[in-house]
Amino acid sequence: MFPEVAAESPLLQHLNPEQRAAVTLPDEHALILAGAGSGKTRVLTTRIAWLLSQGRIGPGNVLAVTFTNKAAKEMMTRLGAMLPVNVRGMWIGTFHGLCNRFLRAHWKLANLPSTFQILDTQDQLSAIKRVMKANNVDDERFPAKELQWFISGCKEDGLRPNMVEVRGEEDRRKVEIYQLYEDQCQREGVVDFGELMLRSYELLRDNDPIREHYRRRFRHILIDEFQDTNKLQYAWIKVLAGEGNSVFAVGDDDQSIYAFRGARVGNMADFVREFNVQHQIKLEQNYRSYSNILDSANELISHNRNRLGKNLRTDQGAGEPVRVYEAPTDMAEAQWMVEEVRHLVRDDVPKSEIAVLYRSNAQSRVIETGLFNAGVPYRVYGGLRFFERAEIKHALAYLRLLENPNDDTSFLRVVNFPPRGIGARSVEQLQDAAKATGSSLHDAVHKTTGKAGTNLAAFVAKIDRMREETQGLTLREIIDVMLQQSGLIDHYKAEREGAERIENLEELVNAAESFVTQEGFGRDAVALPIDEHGSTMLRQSPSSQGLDPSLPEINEPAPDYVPPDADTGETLSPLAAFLTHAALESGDNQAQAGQEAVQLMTVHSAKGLEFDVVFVTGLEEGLFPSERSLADYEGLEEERRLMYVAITRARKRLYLSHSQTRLLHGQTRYNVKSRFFDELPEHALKWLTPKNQSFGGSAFGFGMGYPTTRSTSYKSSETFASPEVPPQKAAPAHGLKPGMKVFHTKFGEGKVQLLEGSGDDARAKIAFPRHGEKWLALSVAKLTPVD
DNA sequence: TGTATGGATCTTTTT
DNA sequence: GATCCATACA
Repeated sequence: MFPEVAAESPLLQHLNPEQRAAVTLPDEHALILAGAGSGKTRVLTTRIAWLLSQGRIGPGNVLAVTFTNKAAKEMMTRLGAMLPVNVRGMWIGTFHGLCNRFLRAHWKLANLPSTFQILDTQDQLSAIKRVMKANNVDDERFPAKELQWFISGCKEDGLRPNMVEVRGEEDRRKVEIYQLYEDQCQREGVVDFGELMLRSYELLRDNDPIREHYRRRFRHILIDEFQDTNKLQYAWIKVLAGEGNSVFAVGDDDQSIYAFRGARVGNMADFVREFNVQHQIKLEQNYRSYSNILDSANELISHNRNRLGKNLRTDQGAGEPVRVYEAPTDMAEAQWMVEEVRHLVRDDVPKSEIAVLYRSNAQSRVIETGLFNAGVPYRVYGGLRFFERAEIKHALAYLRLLENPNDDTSFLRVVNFPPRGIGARSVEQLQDAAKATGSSLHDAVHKTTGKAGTNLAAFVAKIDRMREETQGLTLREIIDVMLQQSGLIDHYKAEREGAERIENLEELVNAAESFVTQEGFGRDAVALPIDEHGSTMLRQSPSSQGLDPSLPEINEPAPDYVPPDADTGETLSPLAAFLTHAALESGDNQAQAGQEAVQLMTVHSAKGLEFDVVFVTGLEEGLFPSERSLADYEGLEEERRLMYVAITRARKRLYLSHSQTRLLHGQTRYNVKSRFFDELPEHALKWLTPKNQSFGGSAFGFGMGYPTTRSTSYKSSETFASPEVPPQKAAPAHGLKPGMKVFHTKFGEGKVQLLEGSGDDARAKIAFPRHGEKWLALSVAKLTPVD
């Protein structure tokens, strides 16, 4: 577009032609299809830097959205390194973080209290349970989890209760509960994650001045991981992007793995159509992996029908072949993996550059045991995170009550914790009293009588006293006072296992401390004083926004409209800001973080990461692809994308393994190797064990005769002690022999290929002309020999 | 009011 | 196998 500029700008120096083209696109809507390892984040950040360096806009005109705090932080860091710009003046953050920021600035118009608090998933569930109890909802017919799923789903689709399509009595009831839950949240001044998005969206949609203001302001909207946006987020973007704005969406449809939580890959196609996108650029140059790995990924994903189409390429050579291993048992698989890891470590591969991936968390146990016994340090991702721990939630509940006494969820969490003689009956009485007057539990306390009333009154008095005493204290002091006065510290001191919890509570003090000191407590933008990103920016010149003075000024008159309640100059108290921070950023995973350790995680949580060596384990039908996803074709495609993500995590070496049997949910399951093996290019693979089984037809499914789950009594560790020798011995006694013809009621006539096991465990691989090869348990399958 | 026992349930996860 | 949850009991 601007060749001279492009050639001159040092920003563009290290970009390939595709990346450069993307970065320097004109101010119009664009979709960047960025394959795995193609420098997506780099393009996104350089685009922002480039826009700013052109001098036509200032930092205040940029809105950049990501899905995780981690991604947002990284973007800010990189941007800060690229340009001498105050990144804090920009709206860079997660969807939820930005919506929070928006609602904090316009709380009045959004019909929220200025102190509104955010419910995380746990809080939401307990709030729903409370609604159900208060309204006598049958939790047999309507499990709370299901309702939570339903409510979140509605919000993700942008649907208020009155907009949900109702078909039948059950729907009607669900919507009714949804409404009751909404009322309760409103009454208590809390919002769940979905609500943050939905309410922001509605305010933008319905309030013309507000919408116009932000439209005028955010000239450039950039979105990361666009394939993961849900319906509501898409609508939010659409309402924000008016005339003259440009939306720069970066995504990879092949890495869309969150449909189960509302993500719509279709948003990419919709975007192109509805925004009349004229610029689409594919980033297909991969800088991560060798070509055997990339070929595998490409070949696999080509089996998906619904894709926009993209092929990764690399300048690096073929590299090592992809190693495939078949184990007899999950334990043997783990043992083999541990052995390989030891070799790698011996060859100076850093442990942190080795990742073991699996489809579901339940699979980590065997792997952990293996590594543990071998004395290899490892780190498991995906456990409880810091702010989700019970003791932290308790402490936060106290803090939230200081901020907002009407927060009934927090009230109930700590009213009797540590125990202070307020049991279920007292609480019930209190809830009745509160319901009668429509007040919060806190306010209803004075209506209760008797011993229960005394205890409750003492509790409320304690909270209220704490609130007064902490007035004007620093955040650290507030938390110290709270920890003492609430009795939490004393309680855990008395508890046998309390030491670690106390440590965590102390860590909370540290977290608060660093939250306050770290470059003002607005590092993550969420906690910035309203003034700084609300009204002030609009009226001041770009240079006072922290824009580097050497950059040209914006040649545009200041917008004339200032949103009403952003104009108060009001700031969030450090405590409120910290609580918001705790809700929006659940904290690091627990860990031996920083330690040199092998990385264990699900494929989902590996997205966005890369390692020199990757093991993908448990590649078995029913597990990966998961049998729950096989119900529909879309589900299978998502599983395949998941596999694609798994493969593309590896830089140098990739291992794929599966096991013939696996202990799952206390039962031994016989598993056929994943169909994904058949979708990989043979030339790129190296079979470490004889390639014997193969997955047959696609008619594999529920009730199709394959006995996936059966209880067995043998101790698998003893039966298959050696990982090197898969048992391929035939067992007699059932009268079948390889080569025999048999008849099956569902699959018809077939030929016995292989036999193994004995007694109840005996099974046979049988080739059916129309249904392919199947492993059948002889004690279950109805087989008749055919002469 | 706190504790013990049985029973159901078990993809994937961020905010 | 393990954990969370609800109900029954001391």
